[in-house]
Parts: sequence; structure tokens; C-alpha cells
Amino acid sequence: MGRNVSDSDSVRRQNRGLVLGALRVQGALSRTALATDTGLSHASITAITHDLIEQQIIVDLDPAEKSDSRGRGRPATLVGFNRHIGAAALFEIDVNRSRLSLVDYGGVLVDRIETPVTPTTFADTPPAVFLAQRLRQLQARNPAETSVLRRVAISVQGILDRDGRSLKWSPIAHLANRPFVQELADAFSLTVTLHKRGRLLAEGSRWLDPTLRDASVATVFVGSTVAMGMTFRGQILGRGEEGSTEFGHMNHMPNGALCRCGMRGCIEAYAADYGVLRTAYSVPETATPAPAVPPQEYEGLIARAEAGDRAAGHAFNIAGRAIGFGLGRMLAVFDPSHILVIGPGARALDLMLAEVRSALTGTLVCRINGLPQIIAHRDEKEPIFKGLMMKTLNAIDQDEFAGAPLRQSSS
Amino acid sequence: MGRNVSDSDSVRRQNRGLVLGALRVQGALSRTALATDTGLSHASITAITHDLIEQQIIVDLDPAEKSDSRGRGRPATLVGFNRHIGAAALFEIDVNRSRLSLVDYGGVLVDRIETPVTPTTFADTPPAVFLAQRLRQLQARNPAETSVLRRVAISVQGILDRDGRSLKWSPIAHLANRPFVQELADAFSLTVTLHKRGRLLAEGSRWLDPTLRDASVATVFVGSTVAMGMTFRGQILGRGEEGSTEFGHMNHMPNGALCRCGMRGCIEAYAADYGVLRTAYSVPETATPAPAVPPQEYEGLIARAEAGDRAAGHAFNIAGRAIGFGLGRMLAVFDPSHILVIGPGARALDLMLAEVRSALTGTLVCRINGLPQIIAHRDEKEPIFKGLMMKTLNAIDQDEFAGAPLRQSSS
DNA sequence: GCATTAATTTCACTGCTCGAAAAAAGATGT
DNA sequence: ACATCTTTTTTCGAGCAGTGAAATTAATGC
Repeated sequence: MGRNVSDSDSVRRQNRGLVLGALRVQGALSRTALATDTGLSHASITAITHDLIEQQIIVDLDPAEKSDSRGRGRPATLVGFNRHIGAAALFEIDVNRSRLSLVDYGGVLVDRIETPVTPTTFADTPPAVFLAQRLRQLQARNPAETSVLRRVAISVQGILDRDGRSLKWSPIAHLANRPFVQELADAFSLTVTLHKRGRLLAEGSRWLDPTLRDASVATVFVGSTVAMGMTFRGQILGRGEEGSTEFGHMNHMPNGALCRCGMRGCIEAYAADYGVLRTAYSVPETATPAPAVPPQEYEGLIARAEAGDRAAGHAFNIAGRAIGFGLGRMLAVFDPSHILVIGPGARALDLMLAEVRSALTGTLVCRINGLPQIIAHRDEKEPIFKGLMMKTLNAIDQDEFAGAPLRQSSS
Repeated sequence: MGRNVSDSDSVRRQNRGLVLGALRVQGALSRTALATDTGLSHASITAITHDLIEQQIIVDLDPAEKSDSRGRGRPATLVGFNRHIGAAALFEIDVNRSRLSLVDYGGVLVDRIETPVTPTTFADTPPAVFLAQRLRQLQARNPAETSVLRRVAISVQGILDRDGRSLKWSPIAHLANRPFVQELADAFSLTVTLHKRGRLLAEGSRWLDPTLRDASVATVFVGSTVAMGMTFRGQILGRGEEGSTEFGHMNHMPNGALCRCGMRGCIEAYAADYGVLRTAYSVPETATPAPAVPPQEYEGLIARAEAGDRAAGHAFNIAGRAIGFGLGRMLAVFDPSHILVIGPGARALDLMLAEVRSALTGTLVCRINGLPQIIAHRDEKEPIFKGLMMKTLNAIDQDEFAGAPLRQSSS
């Protein structure tokens, strides 16, 4: 039954993981800094870094690099990741484009392949084939780096099944119910993981804003969809890719506006770009949603609303109302200390905030706890990529390198 | 920073905790059973049980007790908790009654004091005084057991503050914003903990139904209030008493029926006993809710609805609709494998199920994952008490006994 | 009585952390 | 130039907890 026994093996794994985690968060560090940062003794840090260096996982950095010359005592030598010991391939699959990035173990972007995606892409080419093609191309172009490829991680939108190995539903056409994760893993003999985009947003904003590292945060993406990722005191909620957060498809209004997902009254149907456009142009709620909204059109609508255009302003009010009620309902179940709004819709937060606040004010939790802090992160560059990368590299740290192959004999 | 270092101390704590946990769940066990159950080696079990026995935390049970005489080899001697090493005082404070129970470390009920509660109880007597009186009475009546009292745990309804030390709001009059936890802790020099009733329901149903031990479960209480507790793969969600689940006060209908909490449109205002009654008798939605509904009146309404009474049936339909939409919205954020319905309303589940199902069918998550299993546990005897007791005893196991005072020298 | 069987304990060994003391590597002062 | 300071790292000797294998213990069966 219980496989939670703690022994010297788990002690080593835990403490090596602490060291690697500190390096992952803070970058290269001296051994002394590692000791204070992890709480381990200097003696243990010496032993652990010695082992890690012997295993080529980390390297002693040239002291020439950082000339912190204004010290008095013995100058510190920093240790940092050995960039060449591993690499990860990161797919971001979206409704209208796919991107494959190769990053080394130090988190440096090595190469990138972008491909447009259309509604027929995965009907013409099975997802596994599509991904394998790109991955092979990457291998051909970067033989050195991909020889140490350790993981493939894929970011998608939609609902994952319980074990997180495939999609049960996705707004990306012909991607659901295809066992491409397994097929890719078999074809390349690699660990392949699947990640819900919304969850990565939460992961990404944690790495981007260090003050939120240990807080409970709900990160809301507003743009072509509405999605949410949650962290609880620094832990990503729903470990193991389970616990799908389908905030965008939470019901806002029984029998309401038609959503891209085919249901009616989802928050997304009011607050995603296509929903706002539909309201602004008085298109009937039951009209089929536009498949994709050009960014400039959405931006233009924001500008018009800011300039005082009645119809545009009303559309954002309706969107804010949907988000506000959704947040209020979410707060009854999960009560974060911060709410982050990111994505294209973050630019329009000011237009929606009044309605969001008004909806929240009508909930018990907000009356008692006060309104939560709602922060817009407007110019997030690539929170999804960052989240995917950090999650994957961290998984390599903890799963593959922290539990070390025992050292046989140190000469 | 990081205080997560693993050392021999944390190893001991972890493994002793495993042993105590196995005994807590399964009752008295042989050492061999403990070894297979925890995954520890026989040698370690010998060492650990030896220490625990020396510290009087567990005892070797008389082999006379259980005559499993049909064995061939050396008969096993069971070890079980030493009931006299500790005790816990458990308060359950409700809108109309309070109950104080004394249980020993083995989980046996020793004594109990019940007191009615009225809306003026805590206005006349400060909560801390009220509790202290009962606790002193208990001490006077049970000097032996209370001499080893280790914890006081209090179950309440309402919203706790972030650190779980006091209530920010409660349907129990004059209980919020009174620092009675701190005062009681100071007066008796004991650890006093406060628990949200909804959370304990989740804890309790885990102990009551072992098949749900490792599942993700949402336990919904329907009765004088509507409340929910959630477990995630066997973990109670929202550790440290944070993450209040205010399911009953999730908004169902903007500007809808008046709730006891003072807000409008809460699920509770439609689905709690007073809400159902209000609908059945066509009382306006804005009428002040009845302070308490006699159980027989609610039962009578169920009977009438089952007999085909139109108004009563309609009231339960409305209640089911509120619960169904609430669950659907909850599912967008947290997706349990089972939904348990308990409390007086569980008897009426059949009357509400059609509407619940219909509301759930309109959500994306249910269309993809299928409808969740909804199970009524009708005759739960005391899930709250059970949950409060197990949580408290388990806390004593893990916090006080697992991290042992080092053994000085074994003779 | 003696072999058989199953539960526990004992023993020798391993791996990990820790505190204290020693060593290392420049900076500073005369 | 050389001794002295200061700060970073490493070394060394415990101590502790877990493990597998072997030994011990306590009944049952013939």
C-alpha cells in the first residue's frame, strides 16, 4: 500500500531537489548562498554540489565571469546548470499556430519552428505525425542539443482526461481523442507530457512575478478564450494535470449566448474577443461564433470603447459582468489572495472593472473578505512559454536529476 | 528561507507518522501487518514500535483479546493506541445547540455535554466564557481523562479568517469576530483549533466510506444550510483551514431570493430547508428567511412532494435547479470523481435529481466527462463528529507524537 | 518430544546530515 | 614583501534511521 516511506534515498532526493530548485529560481549561486537559501548545512552543500558536479548536472562557473571584486574574504565561486547535459522540446499548439521550441537545460532558447494551424491541419495530418515531423526537423537542425533531449512537453487548450495523457475535448479541431502523446513517446522513446494552457498561465505568472511565488493566485486569461489557472500558496492546484479548470466554460447565464464549445451561456461567450464583438455589433446571441478574431479588430474595439463609443462600451460591460459573476462563483469554492488578468483582454480591464466589482460586491465572500486585488499584467511576454519551459525543466530537475544514480566510487 | 530540509529527524517523523496513521485507519495491527501496510521493513517496524511503546503512545495488546487461534506459526501480537495517553475535547457549535464531547486517544467517547443555543446565547455569555464553562464542567466530571487533554477542537459554521483562528462571519449569532479561540487557548494552555463544518463533512465521509479514501470527492450537505467540503485524491483541499468553501452562498441568480446571510440569490436561499419552504408556500422571495425550520416540517414537505403535491414538488425542483447550476459551476473549477449528498436534504435527492441532472447536462465539463456520480448518504450518523474527532486525533498523532522527543537511553 | 511455520528481533552495514575545525584564497595594512 | 583579516569551502568524526539476512521466539501438528 503505502509507498511513502522515507529513507536515506528520499532524503537525498529531497535535498538535491532543494539545491536544484534554488538554482532554477535564482540562477547561479555560491555554495554559501545555497546553504542559506535551502537551509542545509555548508557541509551538506559541499557534498551535494560535489556529487552534482561529478555527474555533470551542474558546473563550477568561471570566477572571471562575475567580478564581484569588492569583497574582502575568499571570493565565492558560483555553480550553475550545465547547459549541455539536457534539453527539452516544447510544443505550443494553438487554434491558429503551432510552435516548437528547443531549450537547453539552462533555459536558453536554442531553436524554434513555427507553423500555422488551420481547422483542417489535424484532419489532413494526424497530430502524432505533425508533431513527429517538426520534432525530427528540430533534431536534424540541432544534432548536438537534441542528442541529450530529455522531455517533450506540449501545451494545448481543452479538457484533458484524468491521467493527462490525451485530450477529451479541444477547441483545436481534430485534436481531441487522438493518442498522440503515447504515439510520440513510443516513436522517440521520450517522456512526453501534456499541459493545459490555462494551468501554464498560473505556472508562468509565478515565475514572472516573484512576489506571487507563495501566494494563492487565480490567473485569468482573457483574449480569444477565457481561461484560468490557480495556485494555492505556491502550489499549482490540481497536481498531476488533473482538476481541469474550465473557467471560461463556467455557465454564466442559463440558456445564454452560444459559445464556441457548443454550449450556451458560458462566460467565454460573453467575455472572449468574439463574444465582445458579437455584443458590440448586436449580432444575435445564438449566431455561430466567429472562428478567429484579428487582434487589430479587438484592439480597435477597445479604442472605441475608451473613446466613449456606446455600443463598444456596453459590450465590455457585458463581458465584465460575465467575468465578475464567474469570479464571484469561483470565490465561493476557492479564495485566492490575488487575481491576475493577462492576455489581450488585460488592456480592456479598466473597461470591465466596474461591472466586475459590482458583481463581486453582491457575493458573501467579498462582503466579508473585501474585494480581492485584481491586477492586470498587460505586457506579459510569453507567460505560456515561460510556464511550459520552467515546469518542464523543473520536472527534469526533480524527477531525473534529484534522484541520482548512486555514485559508485569517487576517486 | 526554505525550511524543507530533510534529515534523519524528518525521516523518523514521517515513518512514525505512517505507523500511527495505519493504526488510526485500521485499528490495532500486528507488526507484520504494519510492515506491509506502511512499506517499512520489519526491522524498522520493530524499532519504531519499540520506541512508541517505551513512550507509552501505543501498547502491546493482550493476545487473549483476539483469539485468531487458527494460525500455524507464532501468533501475532497486536499493538494499538494507548487510550490513556491523551484525550481531546470536541465542541460542535450549531445554530440551535452546542455539544462538547470528550474522547480518549483511542477514539472512544468518554463524556458529553449538550446545551441548547439561542440567538441570544452568545450575546448574554461571551463565547469564550461559554466554552470555558462547559470545558471546566467536563474536567470536573472526568479528572483522569482530562488530565491528559491535548487539544480542543471546535466545529462552527461560517467564514474563517485566513489563519483560521477566528470567524469573520457566522450564521450563529454573536460568534463572529470574537477571539474565543485565542482566549480559550490562553485560559487552558491548550492547542485550540477551529474547523469549518463543511470541511469536516468531507473529512468525515472519508472515514465513513473507505472506498472514497483516495478519490476526489465533493460532499454536499443539504439541510438547514447548504455547505460543501472537498477532498482531492484523499487530501482535504485547502490545508490549514484556508480556502473557505462557501458553496451554499455561491450566487445562483443575480438579485434573486433573499438569503439568511443577507445577500440575494445564494444557492442556500433556494435549496436550504427555509428556501424550499418559502417556495412551497409562495412566500415572496424577498421575505426574511425563517430563523429555524422544525425537522418535521421539512420532512412533511418531502412526504407531500413524494405524494405528488404540486407546490411541494415545484419547490424541490427549484432547489434542485439551484444545486445543479451550483454544481455545474463548481465543476468548472474543481472536478471531483464523486459527489456525495448528505444531511436532511439527502432524503429529498430523488425529488431534485432531475433538475440537478438537467442543469449539469448544460455544462461543457459534464458533456465531456459525463455526469458525475451523485450519491445520497441518507443515514449518516454524525459525519461531523466523526470528522472532527478523526481530524483532531490524527493531528495529535502527526504533530505531537510522530515527531518524538528523542529517546535518551534505552536500558 | 521434534519438525514446521510464521512473527519478531538482532546484527552488521550503508548513506545522509550536522557542527566544529581546518584549509583556501584573496584583500588590506605596514 | 609579508603578516593579518575576512569570507568561502572542505574535511573529519559523530549520530541517526533504514535495510537485508540471520537468529530467535512461540505456537501448531504429528
